[in-house]
Amino acid sequence: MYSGRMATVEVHDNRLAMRLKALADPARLAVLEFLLEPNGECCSRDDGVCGCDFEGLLGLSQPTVSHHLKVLVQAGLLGAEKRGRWTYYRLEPQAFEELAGHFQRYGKGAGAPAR
Amino acid sequence: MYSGRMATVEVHDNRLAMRLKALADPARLAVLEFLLEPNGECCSRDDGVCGCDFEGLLGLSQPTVSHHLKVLVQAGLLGAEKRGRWTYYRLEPQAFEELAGHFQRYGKGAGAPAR
DNA sequence: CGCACATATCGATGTGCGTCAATACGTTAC
DNA sequence: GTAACGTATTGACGCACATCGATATGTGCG
Repeated sequence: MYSGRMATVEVHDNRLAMRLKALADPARLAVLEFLLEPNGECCSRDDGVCGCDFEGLLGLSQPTVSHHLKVLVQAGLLGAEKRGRWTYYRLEPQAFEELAGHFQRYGKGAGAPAR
Repeated sequence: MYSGRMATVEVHDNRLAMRLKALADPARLAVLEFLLEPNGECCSRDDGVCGCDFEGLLGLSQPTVSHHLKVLVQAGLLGAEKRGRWTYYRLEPQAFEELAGHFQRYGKGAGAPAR
């Protein structure tokens, strides 16, 4: 949880910052978007998308794709399941609900002292 | 800009990536958090927080604080109003509602491609 | 005017990160 | 076993950016 109150910045809120950093990249955003409506062409299944499908989507090298997926998984935004020689990725809905809830705090009327 | 090749990654969400990049920094997150419950000590008013109050909060130099605020404003996350020799900052609730809505798309049952 | 103050800009510097080629690892097929 | 394939790791490179000190701009006050 983000605890708010702390003097100087420092490692205020590792979790949130880590997730936002993971999200702040066009390639990784494209991965998420694709996972919403996956049309697998390689070896994806109905309960996950295999890594190789992202290469074509992103137009990036295989190591780079692997790197991006790792970042998303470590941020808790994606789940990864290794099956045979493939790894299947899926969204972690809970993480995104947390994010949405967090941002809504800034959106409500409380947002600006203005008004 | 990235010099790297990103062929298939459409940049239709330039705006989103920019906002997320702006958010992916502990100092800037602290600014937002402070704006939710501002306890101004310098020259803040009830409808905005003056820049000088952030310096003490963040423990960063004045130029750095100014830089962070600029990034947040350019991302559309903060509004800035210059009054006299101060600049007053406030949250832009709409931007955050948009963000929350966007991430909720990933949170709904759609999270995993069915089952 | 001249001073004090809030803020913005500039130039420099160190760190972080996205990217790739090369390579290593693990699994399935022959 | 060996080959082919999907994936992960390593090392290197270059750009992006957070940060600072110095300086500039602008505003209010005496």
